[in-house]
Amino acid sequence: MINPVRVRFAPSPTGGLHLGGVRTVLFNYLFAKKHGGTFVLRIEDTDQTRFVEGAESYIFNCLDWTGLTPDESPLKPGDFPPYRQSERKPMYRQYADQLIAQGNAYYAFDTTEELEAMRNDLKTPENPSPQYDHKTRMHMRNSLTLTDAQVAELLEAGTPYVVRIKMPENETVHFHDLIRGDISHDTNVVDDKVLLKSDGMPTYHLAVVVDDYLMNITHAFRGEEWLPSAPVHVMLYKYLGWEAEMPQWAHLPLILKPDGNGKLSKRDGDRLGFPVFAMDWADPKTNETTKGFKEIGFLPEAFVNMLAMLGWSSGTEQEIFSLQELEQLFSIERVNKGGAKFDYDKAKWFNQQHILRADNSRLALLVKPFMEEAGIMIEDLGKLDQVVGLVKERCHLLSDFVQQGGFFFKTPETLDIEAIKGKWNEEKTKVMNEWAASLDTIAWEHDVLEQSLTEIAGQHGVKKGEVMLPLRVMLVGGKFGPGVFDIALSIGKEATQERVRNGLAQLS
RNA sequence: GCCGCGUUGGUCAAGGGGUUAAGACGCCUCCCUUUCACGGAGGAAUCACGGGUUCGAUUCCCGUACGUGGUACCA
Repeated sequence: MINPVRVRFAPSPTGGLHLGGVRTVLFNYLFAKKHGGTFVLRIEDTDQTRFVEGAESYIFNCLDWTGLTPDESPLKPGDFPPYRQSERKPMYRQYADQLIAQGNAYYAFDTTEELEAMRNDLKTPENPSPQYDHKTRMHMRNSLTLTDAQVAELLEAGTPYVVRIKMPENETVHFHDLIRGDISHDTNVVDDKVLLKSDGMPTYHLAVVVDDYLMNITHAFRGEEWLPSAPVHVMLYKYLGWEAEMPQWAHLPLILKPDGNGKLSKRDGDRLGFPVFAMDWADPKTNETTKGFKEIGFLPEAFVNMLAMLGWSSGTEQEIFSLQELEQLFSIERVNKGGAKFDYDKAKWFNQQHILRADNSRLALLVKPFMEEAGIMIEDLGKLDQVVGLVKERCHLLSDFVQQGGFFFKTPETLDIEAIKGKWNEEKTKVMNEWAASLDTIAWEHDVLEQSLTEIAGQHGVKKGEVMLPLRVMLVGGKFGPGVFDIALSIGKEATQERVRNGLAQLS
């Protein structure tokens, strides 16, 4: 292979890692694996005003959890270091200079106030957001309107400036998108984007092009929100003479809110009651923690599977995939063009499917902390293994095991007495008492326990079915759970007798 | 406003000139189960609209509508 595949995920470390971000990681990762390529993680931290403590290591943690580990990253540099744009700062200037020298970019000295004034003055109902473009640039303070001497003087005096790209007029920029096909833009409607900020840092536009080129990136996948600025990037490749090395683009569809419209945001999760971030994110500024998929009880393989199916499909009826299967089957061409609304119910279904398939002993290890957080201490992991096997089909989240399996370890704190109270009577009390007592003399086996209950009930003119539900409620607390006698067997004779006694006490 | 991108059941989606338009989630009914769930059998529910092209459009083309994104010295 002449050009080994190299893809990158380039997040800016400013907060929690969003669902959509993880999906972008996934598609990059899968594409790399599918083609025997390299997956690079590059940190886009050019905006120093948005620096957030801990955000970068948080991203690494999320990637670790999902198993979508980069081949090259700031933690594991490859042949193209550094992997943080802030550390690459010195590399960008020469390209900005080259563009200026070629007449494809220019210095702009306009202050924030002047820019605001321009936008305000030119604002009309028909044009609510005027751009810094071919129509306005000749009215601004820049090296296009100033004489060389003036520019030199300003530069000499240390006047703050930015470098802007000079978009050509009356051209159509075409490029091919792996998902959408041919895309074209009229250069007249794209503005003169800032390339180099006044602090000397590049903007995303310059940095992404320079870094992708320098890091030999062959395929660039990113969210659809980048489509409108793609012509800037294409022009940059052209001006810098790197057209032949330009990566192939793929703009991924957005993940939208389940209700209403718009792209899914953290706020929607709070509002609708589901996570949006991969893992818990503790904002160091507000001290607020936002729940993540991991902490709410998702298995990483389910999270990844669910994300893969949000915007991609194999074309077959299979929906449950392992990462390894996805690595084999993924193709960028089968990614949908349209945005997909996030469906939390379906997400939970994916998790349930993976819980069903997961190994009980692994599950037990993962469930243990949820139990302990709920005050149910687990000393016997082997028992938890068994319990997990018994109740896994009724759990959508790892946290569901607390409710579904907690009673195996701890006497229920409250019983759903209401469910049985109405039909309760003296005979049933006798049945339950006698059955509990019989436990001391009979064999501790499922069928024996059941037979004993049937017989004792019969002696009092009660049908077994009439006491099954009450027995269940006494043992587990409510109308749920596996077979009652399996539960009795698991919790043991003493606990069974005690819970029956306790239940009876609440009924009298 | 302008520009880009999109549009198959409530949601995720397969399909793509001639089909009874898959499947999944959710919902409903029934079976299994003296609980809940799993499992099984059914059910309701879809090609945004208008023009072309064509013998024939859900599929191709053009409009319209709607949605969505962008329009920052944020990414």
